[in-house]
Amino acid sequence: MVRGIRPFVEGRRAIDFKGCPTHCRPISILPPCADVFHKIQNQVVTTVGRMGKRIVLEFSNRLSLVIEPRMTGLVLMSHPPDTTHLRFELKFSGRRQFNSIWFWDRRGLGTVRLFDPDQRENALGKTRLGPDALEITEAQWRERLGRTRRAIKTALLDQKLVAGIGNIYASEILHRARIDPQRCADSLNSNELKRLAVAVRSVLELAIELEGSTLGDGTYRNALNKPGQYQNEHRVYMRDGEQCTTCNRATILRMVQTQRSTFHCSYCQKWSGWLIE
DNA sequence: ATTAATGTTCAGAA
DNA sequence: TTTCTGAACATTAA
Repeated sequence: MVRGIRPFVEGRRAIDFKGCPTHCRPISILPPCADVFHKIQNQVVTTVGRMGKRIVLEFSNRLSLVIEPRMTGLVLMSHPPDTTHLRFELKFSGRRQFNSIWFWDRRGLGTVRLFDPDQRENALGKTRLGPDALEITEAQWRERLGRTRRAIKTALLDQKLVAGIGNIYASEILHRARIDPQRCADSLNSNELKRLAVAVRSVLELAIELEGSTLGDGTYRNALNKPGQYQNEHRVYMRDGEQCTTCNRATILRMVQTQRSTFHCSYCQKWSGWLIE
């Protein structure tokens, strides 16, 4: 998402911020849209970045607009699919190919917040989010996973433990690392931790390169409203009942852990105790 | 027609 | 303290 909007947004001056149309139930936008508009109008976007799964637009007056898309939020440079689920439009000055960011969110679980520079650190910063999934070291994995007895799959989804892994990639990562999703996080041996650290990087880097996963019902789209391609690389996610293409020995299973689906291969990810690598 | 599922997070309870 | 549950919401498939 960040890569998709950055070239069209950095260096541009905000001239309008409009909230929901009247028929659209307002999502969580803080402060209210009118205040956001007054605080960022005529400010230039200095950087487009992210913290974990959140998109951060920083303005020349040091305010940060933080978008948290959650399940179905899309950050678009082109017009959204419909106006029913449009949550805000941010307009820029000048006449170029794209002149607005649209935030479109079908379920409306997403949030949008504007932070002062001093709030930023506490409110969304490192005290609340764990180390980024693309940066975290093997030593950090050992230290942080060693402090929880939850299932490893559940631990990977905890943004305070590590920031940036969601439900699809938790399953894909554990399959790649050949780790049973139900294993206690603090029971992973050194080889398993090593495999996990490598799998997190390789799965996420390829997924980012391929612009994410657009499943059958097709919720996720990139900034130009085009589908991603990582769904073609899925080895387990939404493939329950199919033969595992990695081992050709077992069927992909689906189970529920802390109210979320987990997919895994019972052969590739067989619980192997502390002895076997 | 219900029910359960869906790239998520958080408060409040166990 | 840590971990689990339900709710916020819209839409679709079983």
